[in-house]
Amino acid sequence: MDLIDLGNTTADEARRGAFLDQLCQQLELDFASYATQHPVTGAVQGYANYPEEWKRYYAAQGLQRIDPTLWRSVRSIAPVDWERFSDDAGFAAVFDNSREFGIPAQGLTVPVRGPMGDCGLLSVTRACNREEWRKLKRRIVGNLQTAAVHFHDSVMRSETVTLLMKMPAISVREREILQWVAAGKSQQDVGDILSISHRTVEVHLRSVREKLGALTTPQAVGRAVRLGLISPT
Amino acid sequence: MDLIDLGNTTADEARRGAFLDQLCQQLELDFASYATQHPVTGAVQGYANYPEEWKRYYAAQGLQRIDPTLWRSVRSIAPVDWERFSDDAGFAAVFDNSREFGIPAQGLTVPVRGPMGDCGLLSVTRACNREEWRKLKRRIVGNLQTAAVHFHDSVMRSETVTLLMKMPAISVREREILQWVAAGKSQQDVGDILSISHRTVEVHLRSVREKLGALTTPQAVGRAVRLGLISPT
DNA sequence: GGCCGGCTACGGGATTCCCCCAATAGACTT
DNA sequence: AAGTCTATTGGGGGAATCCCGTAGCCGGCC
Repeated sequence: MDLIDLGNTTADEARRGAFLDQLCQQLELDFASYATQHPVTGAVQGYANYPEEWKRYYAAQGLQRIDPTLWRSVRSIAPVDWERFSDDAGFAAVFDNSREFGIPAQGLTVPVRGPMGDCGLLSVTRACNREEWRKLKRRIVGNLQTAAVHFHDSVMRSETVTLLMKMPAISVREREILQWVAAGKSQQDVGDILSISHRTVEVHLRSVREKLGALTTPQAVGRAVRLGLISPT
Repeated sequence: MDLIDLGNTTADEARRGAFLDQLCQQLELDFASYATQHPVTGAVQGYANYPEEWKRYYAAQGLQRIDPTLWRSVRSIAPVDWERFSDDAGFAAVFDNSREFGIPAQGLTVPVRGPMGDCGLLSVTRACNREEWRKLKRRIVGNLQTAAVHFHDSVMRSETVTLLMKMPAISVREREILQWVAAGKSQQDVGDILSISHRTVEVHLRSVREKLGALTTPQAVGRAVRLGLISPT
């Protein structure tokens, strides 16, 4: 899982950084960050207004691999208070040292998903006592939800990312063949069904594997099902 | 002996209907509805506090097949104002007659998704002039987002419970191996990873294929992904 | 104790898949 | 009009999968 800091080149970066800053200012927060994972390649990309030292440390240590605010939130529907990670070893590993960088271990992550299996995580932090935090959280969770949706929508629409995350252009034939394979047919079967050579079937499968970034046909089927391209019978 | 309290589901339904009523009351709305397509069975289930006549008419005409507030919203990340459907033929077909039932054609649909590809749609309507509607919308969109998340979460939790009871009894080892196969590993790879013979891997795969009623490994992976047993990487 | 299911391991042989190669027709761009 | 891209169609050969067995060990259940 690679960590790509989008943002040193495009003009979008400044706008999105400003958005995070504005979010913090308006909702009385310390820091805000956004991360998304490519549904095909699995690469993680993000924006954050954390101090540069913390970003560098985080990336250098590869903390995204153990950070529960990422891998646990990505499995959640609802916003997740980091309080839930208090007895998580990974959380301790990430946030025990974060105080030295001025990063509080009190925060909230809002997951937001698109129709293609894409998932974005908007996280915010605030150093204050727990009672204040709960009141603040209750007050701003709706705004955060809206902000997360807007941010994720913006990132998904952005050219930079659409280049990186463009939905694989699966041809009709490829989808058709993958559908039959997912239905339990062999390549020879599919060839007979479609009245084409099983060699041709294999070429299409090879093509669709490549487009989905899959090493094997089972992996391609799994991803295609996940992306809603096909539905298993 | 299975402990399945069927009365629980009806209690859930009553509770969810009450939730929609409460939502309308608190946010100054006329009607609210929720719909989701079960990612496994594909069955559509919904809750709404529309008048019974409208529900019956809607179901009798099969309007869910052309209703853009459903099939277009499931492709959206952000909440969708029905204003966007004003020049949609399907929208006109659905909502031209809705006025006779007291259903305004002014509304908003909030999509919400879970990590398994599940998607829920929370829709609300309000009859008022456009300026009022815009102000109301801006004020409540955060609450609607939060409400949609909670509603969807509740439905998915109860669904997964009932789903687990129908789920084939896949052993831990089988699930583990199928997960690696879905990650693009060959049988030999999996054997090396788990420090077992590739022959053994094949035995487990054979077993899991049989349990899932799949003829081939790709089909088994597709079904397992759809059942949420594994998640493709 | 006997029985059953799960995990482990092995082999032979038939089938299937996967990767190298090439080629044509049509759509699209320049 | 020429080039480019994609979808489509093939072959051959090596690798992998799949199906047919066998068999020991362990833990739970009647």
